[in-house]
Amino acid sequence: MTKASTFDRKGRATIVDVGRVAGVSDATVSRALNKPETVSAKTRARIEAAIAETGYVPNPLAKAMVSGRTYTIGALVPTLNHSIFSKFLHALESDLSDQGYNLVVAVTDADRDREVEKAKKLLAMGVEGLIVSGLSHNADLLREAARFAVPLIATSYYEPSAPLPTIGYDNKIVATQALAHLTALGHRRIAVAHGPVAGNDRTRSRIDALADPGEGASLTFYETTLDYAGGAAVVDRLEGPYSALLCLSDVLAVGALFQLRSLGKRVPEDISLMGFDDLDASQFTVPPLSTVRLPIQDMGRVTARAVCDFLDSGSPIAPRLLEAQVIARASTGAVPLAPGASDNPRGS
Amino acid sequence: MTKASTFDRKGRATIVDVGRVAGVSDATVSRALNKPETVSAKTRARIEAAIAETGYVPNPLAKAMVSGRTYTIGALVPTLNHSIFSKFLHALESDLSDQGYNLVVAVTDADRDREVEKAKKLLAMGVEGLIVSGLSHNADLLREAARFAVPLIATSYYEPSAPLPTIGYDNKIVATQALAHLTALGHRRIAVAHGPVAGNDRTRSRIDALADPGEGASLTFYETTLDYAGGAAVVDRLEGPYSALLCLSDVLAVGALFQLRSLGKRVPEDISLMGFDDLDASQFTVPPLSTVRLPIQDMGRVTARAVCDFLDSGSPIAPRLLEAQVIARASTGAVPLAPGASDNPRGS
DNA sequence: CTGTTAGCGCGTTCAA
DNA sequence: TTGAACGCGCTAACAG
Repeated sequence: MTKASTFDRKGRATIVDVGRVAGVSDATVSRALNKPETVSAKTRARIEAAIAETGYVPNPLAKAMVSGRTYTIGALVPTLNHSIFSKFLHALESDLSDQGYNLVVAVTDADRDREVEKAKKLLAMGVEGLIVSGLSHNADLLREAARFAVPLIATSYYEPSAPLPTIGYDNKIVATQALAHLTALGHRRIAVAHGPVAGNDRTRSRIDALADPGEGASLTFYETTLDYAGGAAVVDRLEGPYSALLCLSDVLAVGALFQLRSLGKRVPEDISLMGFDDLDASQFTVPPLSTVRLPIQDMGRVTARAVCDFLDSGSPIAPRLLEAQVIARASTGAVPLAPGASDNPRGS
Repeated sequence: MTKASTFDRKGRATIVDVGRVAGVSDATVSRALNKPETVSAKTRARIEAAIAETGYVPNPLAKAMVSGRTYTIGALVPTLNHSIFSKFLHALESDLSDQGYNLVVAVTDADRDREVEKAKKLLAMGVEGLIVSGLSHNADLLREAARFAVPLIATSYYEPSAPLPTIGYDNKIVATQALAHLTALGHRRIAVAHGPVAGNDRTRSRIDALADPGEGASLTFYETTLDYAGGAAVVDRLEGPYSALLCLSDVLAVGALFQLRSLGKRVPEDISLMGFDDLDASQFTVPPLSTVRLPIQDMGRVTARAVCDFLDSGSPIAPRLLEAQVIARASTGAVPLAPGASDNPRGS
């Protein structure tokens, strides 16, 4: 008895130890733990006592090893510093958790290589599913996921013809919706502010959709950094008589709003301002910001359900289009009637 | 021998399969994978070919099982919808990842029971460390972490006498710093807006520190919801001639700012406004918001290092005080000289 | 109702 | 340089 116990490296008791002090086999202990009704009350009591005495706690790794399951899903996001992604993860985690799954998150900093690298790490730790943001074109990612035979889902994007299931909104349609809101108000000369295009296919899609605006509208694009300062900077760079500024992200719009105000420009009297995302703050700015509400919560929910359904019952993961919605608030208004400023045949 | 291949349930090849097609033992394959230099170039080539042919990919679970390690850290946060937490996680993940660890996140919705519940799930999946926000008083949490023998660290809080290591700022000191900024400007009648106290020991501490303000100052506390709307609501409830409004969170301050503006009150001429957190947006509001910058990034970094050092080399995890910093911007100013409004013997 | 026997896939002795 | 054997902690199958 000097040291007959089977302790693991951390000095913790194993199921065998419990069995020994309870005077039963390890298999019985296992049963008492997993199917209590198949064990007599008496021995069950002895086992429980033994568990308490030894301080036994099941080894998760061993369980996972035999079941072959980790109940863990991995998510790759460009950043956690933008609420759009953290909100998504919040919703994702909640639903995943409800279904008994855990969420591992990895930040890619919008770097394709880092994305693959981190994906590998997640795969190597045993995630059963991988969720990425946008339609990554890095073939390695697809291949790695395939090697490990785990489902790979792209979010914030809807593209049924993609090589992997996409769950999200159609960035082209969404951009078009926003533009339609502005043209309906009579705007023709519009400035568009957007974040870096490199490595961001959502932004790319939105811009592409705007390339041929129709309606006699003319758009000018301004790329900037994706933060408040970036939005403010665009305002300083603005050239020409724009009647509206469309920001492909509320963060930019809020930044722009502050800068416009500092310059003494009135919104929407002097220029209409529209955003994208519908941040919490957007309804509280002065004036409240017109924007496009992206279905972020739904996206988290739907994505979680899709992976879990696949993992639990093998249901294939289908692409899913979620709808965005234009929220018209006070930051956009009819284009001012400047004589000779446009060829638009309205009013007096 | 009809079916001599050792395929796991998912039909994937194992190290044995590779060995068989390469004509070597599984042990050799293992070595070729982990210590290539101990295997002859020739057999190594054969093994690589076999790996390619079989599409073998190492089973993470089995590895973890024998090594007893998962390289996974769990973090429990109240929400991901507040940038203070997502920024923390961002920093945490980056550093953890650099050291070869993965991060599992669980959202508690500021509910103690759910916190314990989720902690158990994380422990059951094999995390090697647990990070929580604030000084949770739920004894179960401490006990569970102890049962599984994983380190438990509290963040956003510094309290060296706590039963678990704390890494963060001293909420009492921080609150005092903010108050000092206001009193130095001559403010005496100050309104304090804060989020729900229930289940939030950080807020509790800040309020406690303000209980006895000294300097002849008198504070009135307003509890509200922790969002922009909550900040705006406080403004409507304000009673009495306050010369300053101190919000224990920038979100509240920004909400309050918008509402003050709507009501035609000037900041800081009519009332000084101060926040807490230093959000990205805070420097872009009009006027820019005076606030207290919390060392969130550092906290993520330091916390990551602490867990990793402990796990990698057994260095004990010591409590760590991080310093916050008052950022004086334009939203706070000297108290207006209203005759008879105060006993403060300044200027003429 | 309970014990025995067999793995799960991999790393690590210890011989050869 | 390589192979055989064993162990990690647990669950499942089959006896008894």
